[in-house]
Amino acid sequence: MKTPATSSRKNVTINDIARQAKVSKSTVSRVLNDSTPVNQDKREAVLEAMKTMNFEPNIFARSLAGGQTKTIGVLTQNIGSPFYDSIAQGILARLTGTTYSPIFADGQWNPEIGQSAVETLIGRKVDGLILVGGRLPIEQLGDLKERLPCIAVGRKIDDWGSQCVHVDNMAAAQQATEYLIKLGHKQIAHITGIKDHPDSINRHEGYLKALKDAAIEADHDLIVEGRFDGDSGVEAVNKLLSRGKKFTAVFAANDMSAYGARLALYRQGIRVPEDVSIVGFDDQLESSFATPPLTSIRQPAREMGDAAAEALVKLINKQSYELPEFPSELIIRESTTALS
Amino acid sequence: MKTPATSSRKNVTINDIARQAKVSKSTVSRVLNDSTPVNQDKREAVLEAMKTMNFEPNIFARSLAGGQTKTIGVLTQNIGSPFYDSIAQGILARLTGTTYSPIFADGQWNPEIGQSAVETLIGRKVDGLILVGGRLPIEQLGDLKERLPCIAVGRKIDDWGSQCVHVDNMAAAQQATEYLIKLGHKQIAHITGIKDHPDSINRHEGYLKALKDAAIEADHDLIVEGRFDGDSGVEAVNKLLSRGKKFTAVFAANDMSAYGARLALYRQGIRVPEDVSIVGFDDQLESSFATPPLTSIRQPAREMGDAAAEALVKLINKQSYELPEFPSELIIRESTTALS
DNA sequence: ATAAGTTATGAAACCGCTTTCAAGCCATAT
DNA sequence: ATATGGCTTGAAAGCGGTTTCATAACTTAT
Repeated sequence: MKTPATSSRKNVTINDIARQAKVSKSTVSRVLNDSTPVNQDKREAVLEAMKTMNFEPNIFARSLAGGQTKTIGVLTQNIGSPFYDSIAQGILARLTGTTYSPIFADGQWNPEIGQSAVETLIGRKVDGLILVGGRLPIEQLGDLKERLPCIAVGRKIDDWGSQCVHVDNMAAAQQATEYLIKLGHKQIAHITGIKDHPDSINRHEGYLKALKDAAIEADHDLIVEGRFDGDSGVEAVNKLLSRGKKFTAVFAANDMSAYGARLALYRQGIRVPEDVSIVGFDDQLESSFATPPLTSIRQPAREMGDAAAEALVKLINKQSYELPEFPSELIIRESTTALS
Repeated sequence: MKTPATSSRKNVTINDIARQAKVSKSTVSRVLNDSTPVNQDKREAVLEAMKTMNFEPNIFARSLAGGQTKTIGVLTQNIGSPFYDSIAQGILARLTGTTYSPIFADGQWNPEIGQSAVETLIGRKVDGLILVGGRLPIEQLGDLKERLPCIAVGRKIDDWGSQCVHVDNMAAAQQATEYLIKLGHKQIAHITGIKDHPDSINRHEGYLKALKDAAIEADHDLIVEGRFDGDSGVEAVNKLLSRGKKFTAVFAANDMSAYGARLALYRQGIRVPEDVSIVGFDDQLESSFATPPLTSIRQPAREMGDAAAEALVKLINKQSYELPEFPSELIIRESTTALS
């Protein structure tokens, strides 16, 4: 066997191109960055040389000299949640094939770690930053968005304006609850998410709003604090049951806790949806195959990640971008039924 | 409170340290990399200066000059599968807090794209590469592992020896099937994964092996091709049912297709586990909250990712590493029962 | 025709760090 | 005492680009 065609042993540099095109490396750099006008003929010669020699600018040299790094930092939190995972997937998918590469760091749901993760990312001179969810306090965000192009996904940051991609959690939760009410339910329990999580708070509010609009008095005995995970769903239903208050429906702050709730009901021989209806939030993949398939609020996570990445790239290149609306959608399946 | 001042406006360079410590920058570099012996007193002066001035070497300059980039390339495939996602999470988690940052690229299950993703990663001068699953043909892998430190996770590559982290899919599938046999099942259906996927093939083999060892003749009517997703699980059971062959248990190649299978049975009013037992593979988070909780083979995905990252870092630094055994484990829940 | 203003382009400095090279020091061997 | 060799260490040469600055080549205005 000969040396495989992937000769690429010795990298072609800007000097090689300059020599080949009979111009100075400055000129090559100029056509490379389109920073200064260059005569048409020289430009073409350079382009030609770059093509035939298969030139790839060295990112590190570029960055050292002050140019872009073509790297995008992605700060995730609590990776592991299907919703955030999907967002990350969307980002990754959008970026593959472009000249940008994503570099990930995880804040582990901890502001301190998150802060240091941001510094790491900035230390790596990322051209832009995508914040996925998380709860870095506003103060810590500081002038972040002035320091470099930023987009937040799955989280609303007050004065970031159009640099956020998120759905209206409150409205979505309200819609879910209204649907249950429309089905005739009046005793609707709610399993919240992590107490101080903004999504959790907003969903809770949406739930309350729907009840209020329907003139149903909220019953605190029907509201249980959860943690967005399966176990907390189980615990919540058990707690609900032990309180002895009757309920005919449950609105869980996310699908995982809805699964847990469903399991707890199953163990008690309480049928879904005949005895109790359940609505989740997230519409993760597994929900359409649950027993019975779960009614849930769908958030277009992947698309949101995709859009965020696209917007960030435009932002970096100072092009105008437009973040489409990301409406949530109530996906009605078989875990809910009209109260007979 | 720590230093809140994110002053970092003007970066401290090696020259600053040199001046402060009254040595040449060469010396600073040497203590930085521990590449050449340096007198104790000078070394301390340098260290001291680095500490007080809060020096952070510039990765790009370093890399340009030929040093390490402290960047690890992660090539994923078909991001979106919970198993591979967990591996990626493990990698990310292991790396946060270290000086290494992971940079992701996705092969999208396509050898061509995968190849170009590898090139992108190498173009970014990653210090090492982690291959997550995937099916880049062996030939395309070529001398990859000679070009730079590599570790493969969730995939066995024949002559990569100890540079692979994976579980024995065949043995695991065999164990799952044997369990069903032990419960008295003889008509055990199998829903395979994607036809040419190695995991799929190995699991299928394990299933056949178990039957053979128990002197049960494999019935081709009980084997249906799936695609690792929920829908294919539904389709598979429907196909099985339409064939009219009786079966008392199903072994699905992964949890998602097990969910689909369970749903299809539910729709037909066939009870699980009373009428049919189900075993999945992966033990994803949702499985313990399925109705009923799903018996499954657990693969320690996260731990595998974690271990892979750790091993790679050691490999990069030419330290010896040891990849622990990653045994799969049969998690018995309530979707399986003895044949009465 | 001459002064003044534009361009296009190359030379050279610089980004921050690694590494080669040669020199300076000392201790040991002859 | 002189030659030999082992350490440390500083100077300087890159690594591959970007960017400032000055110059040369043209225009356009006066």
